[in-house]
Amino acid sequence: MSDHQPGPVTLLDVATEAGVSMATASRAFNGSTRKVHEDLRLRVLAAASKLNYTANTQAQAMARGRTNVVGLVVHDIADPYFSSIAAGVMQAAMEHQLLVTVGSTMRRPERELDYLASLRGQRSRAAILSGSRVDKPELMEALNKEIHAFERSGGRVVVIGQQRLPVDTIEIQNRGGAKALATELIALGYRRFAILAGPRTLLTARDRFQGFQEAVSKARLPEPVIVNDEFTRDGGYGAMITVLDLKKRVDAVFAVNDVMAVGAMAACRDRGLRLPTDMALAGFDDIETLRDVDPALTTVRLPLADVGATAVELVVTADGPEPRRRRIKGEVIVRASTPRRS
Amino acid sequence: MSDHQPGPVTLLDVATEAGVSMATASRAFNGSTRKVHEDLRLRVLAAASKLNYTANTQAQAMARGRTNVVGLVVHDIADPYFSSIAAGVMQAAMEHQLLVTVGSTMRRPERELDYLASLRGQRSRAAILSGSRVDKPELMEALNKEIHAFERSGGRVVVIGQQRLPVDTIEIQNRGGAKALATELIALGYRRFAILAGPRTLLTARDRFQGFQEAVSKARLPEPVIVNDEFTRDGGYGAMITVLDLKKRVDAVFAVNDVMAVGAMAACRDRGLRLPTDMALAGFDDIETLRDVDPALTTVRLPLADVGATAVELVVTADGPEPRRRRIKGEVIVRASTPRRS
DNA sequence: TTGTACGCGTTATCAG
DNA sequence: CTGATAACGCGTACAA
Repeated sequence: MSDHQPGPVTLLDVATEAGVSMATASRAFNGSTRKVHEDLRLRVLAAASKLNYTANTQAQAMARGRTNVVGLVVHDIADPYFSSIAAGVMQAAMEHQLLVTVGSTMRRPERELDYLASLRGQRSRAAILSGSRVDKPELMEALNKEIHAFERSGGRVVVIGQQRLPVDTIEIQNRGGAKALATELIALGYRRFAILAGPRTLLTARDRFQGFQEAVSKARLPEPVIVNDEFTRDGGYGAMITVLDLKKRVDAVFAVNDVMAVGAMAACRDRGLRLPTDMALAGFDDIETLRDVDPALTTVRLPLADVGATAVELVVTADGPEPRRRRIKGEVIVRASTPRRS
Repeated sequence: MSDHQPGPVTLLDVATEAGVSMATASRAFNGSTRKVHEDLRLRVLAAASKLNYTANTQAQAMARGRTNVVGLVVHDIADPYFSSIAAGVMQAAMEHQLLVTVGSTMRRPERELDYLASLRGQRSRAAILSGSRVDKPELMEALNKEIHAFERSGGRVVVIGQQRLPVDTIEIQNRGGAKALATELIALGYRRFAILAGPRTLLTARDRFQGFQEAVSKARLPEPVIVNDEFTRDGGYGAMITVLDLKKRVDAVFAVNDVMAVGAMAACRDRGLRLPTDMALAGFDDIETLRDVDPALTTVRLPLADVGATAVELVVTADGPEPRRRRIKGEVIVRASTPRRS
């Protein structure tokens, strides 16, 4: 290895080593095939491999005017819902030679704006916003403006969640899934429900809550007990405690996601309730890591890795400016946590 | 808003709008304070905000010769072990104005090399390798070479796992933790163990396995039953089934991580065993999402978010070429899955 | 087919 | 303190 020079190996080094011009060296890598003589091409490739050359992505990006970076923005990467989506995104990105940068907003929706600006600074090819929208007009307006700026700088935006913005959207059928789940629980014989709803403003939580309630109303059953809390394990725990403290009669509890459901399970156990005998419980998402809790959780399965992959697919197939839409359905999975009621 | 021009807003646009030179505009943003008159500075800032300007990171990187991107390479972002570390990395990165790009190797160690090359292409400020090392000399050699190239291009490498390479390392005390866990289990009255070991070549798995076994040997107890399998939930399930099929007497099972332990729990249930009555079970990591399984899992707690944060700290405090070392201790947490044996 | 030279958006150097 | 202008590494019209 002749690594006399300090610093990174550049295209010029490779060209010199191969005895050709930079242009030829450049073409050898990404030229529209057989535009460069095979022997020269091989010489360049050999030189590159000898020097262990890797093109400077930044410089390529500048010269080309675009990158292969896609930014993924999540609320919390440690939450299995988002890490599952992220896994799908990364898998698909790999197949398309794209790089993924991940930003975690720590559940502060306003930080999404900062990330988007940062992605714009990187001239990212696309931004995938996987966190649920929040129902705050001023935030939506700011986001809309930033999305506009992002697109103007040449990037594409994909939103996972609700169709509230004029961009490519992957619509997760939260409302429909929750409705189907409620219908199923009713068929199993449950009548008196409690809903551990997430934060009031989080659309995903709200859609699930409303879908569930809709089915309950339609069946002319008693109004469910509703408790709002964080969209996390601790939120589920707290909400469940609140429900129990109300001392109302409840047959079954619907937590608007699995993570909350697991928190609710812990709360029940801490209060001496046996599951599913004393209380039935259902969640939403079918998080893989949580499939082994006991009793196994009835839930609505979402193909989260596919959601991520679909987002990337939208990115790479983007052409016109018209927003496209993909629908993701949930599938009700009945397990031991909601046995048929005798 | 006067957005007549198509395409991204550049520094020149801002400078023109503010009626100053590019140099001044540039300095207004990152000049070493009060080098530029306050009124001019304000004019520039106002113009920037009016045009919604965001500096092109790629161009900055080229001009400066370095970036604020740190690359994080994980085996599988959907695995809570890695997503917890990732969360720590992102949190700390945010505080230091760093961007994080994440690559998932899908548990194929050789893909680490590709990612490292890709990060070198990006001229990343640093690469954090969070996957455990694998005991394969040819891979280690290739990795060593790539790390060398990466450092030569100006980047810093931090490895989370074992001190096997001449780079900054966060050493997780797998061996010591497992040993302490075994000691604790022995004190609780367990005598006949099975170890659900991970893949033979994965150092993290091996260290935990060996640490546990060491304590058992030292106590002159019967040789544990050992089954190697994948480092995943399904691996734990399969290994547990194998153990049960051996029909040997076993009091307690040590799965080398929590995810495997949960798989083992499922296997026990499927075979009609009650936990912890018929079988005691312990894991490693203390994954947050799994803290609510029933019976609660005895394990070794690792401060995974801190691990990620420490990695970033090593990145930002890097100066000399001497590799530094940080030690992370595990803390044995005894829970219901391993009750005192009567 | 190959080489020359310019441009991408910023920072940094050097005059004014 | 401010303004030209030369890098930075690469892609690509354009010329040879």
